[in-house]
Amino acid sequence: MAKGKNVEQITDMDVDFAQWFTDIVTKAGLIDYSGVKGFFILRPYAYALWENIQTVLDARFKELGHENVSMPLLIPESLLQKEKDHVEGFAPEVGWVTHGGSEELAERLCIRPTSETLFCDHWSNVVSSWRDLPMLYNQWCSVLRWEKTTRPFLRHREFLWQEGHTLHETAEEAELETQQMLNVYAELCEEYLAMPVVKGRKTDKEKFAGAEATYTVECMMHDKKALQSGTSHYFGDGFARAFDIQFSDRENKLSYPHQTSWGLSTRMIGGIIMTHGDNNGLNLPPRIAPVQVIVIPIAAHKPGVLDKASELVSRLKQAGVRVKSDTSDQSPGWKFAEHEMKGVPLRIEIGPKDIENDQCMAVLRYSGEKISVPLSALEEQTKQLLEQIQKSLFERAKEYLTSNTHSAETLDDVKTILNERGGFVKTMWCGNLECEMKMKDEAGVTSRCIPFEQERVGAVCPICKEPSDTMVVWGVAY
RNA sequence: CGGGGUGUGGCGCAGUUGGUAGCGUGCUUGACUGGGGGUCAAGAGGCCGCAGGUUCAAGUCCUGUCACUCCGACCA
Repeated sequence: MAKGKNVEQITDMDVDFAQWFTDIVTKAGLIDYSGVKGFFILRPYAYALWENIQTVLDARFKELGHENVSMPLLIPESLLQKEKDHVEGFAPEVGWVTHGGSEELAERLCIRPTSETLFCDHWSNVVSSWRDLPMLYNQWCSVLRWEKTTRPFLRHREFLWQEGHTLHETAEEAELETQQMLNVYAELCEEYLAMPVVKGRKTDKEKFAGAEATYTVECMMHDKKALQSGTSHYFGDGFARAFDIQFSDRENKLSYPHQTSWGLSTRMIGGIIMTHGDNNGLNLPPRIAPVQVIVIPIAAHKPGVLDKASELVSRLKQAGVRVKSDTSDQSPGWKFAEHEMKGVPLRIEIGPKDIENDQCMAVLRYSGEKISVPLSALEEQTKQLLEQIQKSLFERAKEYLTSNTHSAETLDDVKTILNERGGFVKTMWCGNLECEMKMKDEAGVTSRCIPFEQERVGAVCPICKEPSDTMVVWGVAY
């Protein structure tokens, strides 16, 4: 269905990044298109990536006391209407169920774009005492948002995610939860996906519909655009009031609880691709790669080669490495290219010459470097190389983020930087919406966040020239 | 939503003034090969996105529609 040039025909990734991305997701066997716009098939390799992300996050969520639940897919329209900002934010992109069988429904049902309202409705029924709090819930599900423009991973109409929803006695506790979960996302990004983040708070203009504060981790893609990679919202007691969730507190007074929600989606897979991928295809960080090591037998028909290859596989498996061998009858060169496209971090070649010398050849996906490894040190060196690759990918991405983040004191500087180099720009900001809008109109960037790590990059807001103590990071967002 | 481009074997494409579909690759079988996308041989595979219309005749012309893609606008 999808037409486009082959990935191997693209010689300069920077020239046509968007096309490179859409080609690579099919070429690497991640995505197939369905018959409906914006609905994508995650093929086994993509789903395996998602499962690895799930495994990491789910374990962290549970360590921190959260429980998984499953909420309904459909929301009655009346329920969605209860929180005004929330419904206004989502109304343009909700899908509706209007019929059951041939019967038209008395009240149409919204297919969840997010589940705040469902959690609130439920909590209003089950929460009555401070002893019931906190409620620490999470669900893994898909949601529907009727987007106009769609792209694999980056903007699906239906996408997989997790949404955490929590309810607390006090504002302080809820604020802490919001921060804590943001840190969990930052950890996932940096330690597993090798994607350095800028942590911060969203401006009022950019925050979630109905939230009092939205926090974000922002990553820089290889085209220097920003990808919001996980968000954590503090709601105050706004939803609780709208949904009439009340509890008897420790002083036996009726109180409204404070609420949070936080989410991360399959969009992250797009982030991994756009952070580490190159002209040869995907390039996966070892800690998240479905296959960490691909063993390729050379001259497989010669005696002993296949046996030796499967011996290496079982030794590595034993050592806890996610390893596969490619014993198909393709030529070695074909296999090299194929597994590079799939982003397997480490390739191990084993052929007759290696067997003679009691060694194998290890090839690093991200650098192309070839290292001969004595078979006696196979497990140890493999693990060491995987760790090294993980670290190098992060450092390389970090260097990219740093060297493409600039500071500016005037609007002209901002424009010049964006025209000549692109990337993120840090400026001071007065806090007014008008200046934020003007930055968008004049320079084409939106505020990504107000970073937790503040610096002084001038004394005044570059738009209105008012003195300012707040630094904002600007960029072009996905 | 606006502008450009595209839908033809699994994938990438060609198809002239309308005349009943072809190439590359992949697939199947066999042999030789094998350290960077191998060679040869023989096969299988398509109501040309979908729905209408014009015509003796439509992949080709017309209308509509669906989907993909790029740019922009919008957007959690």
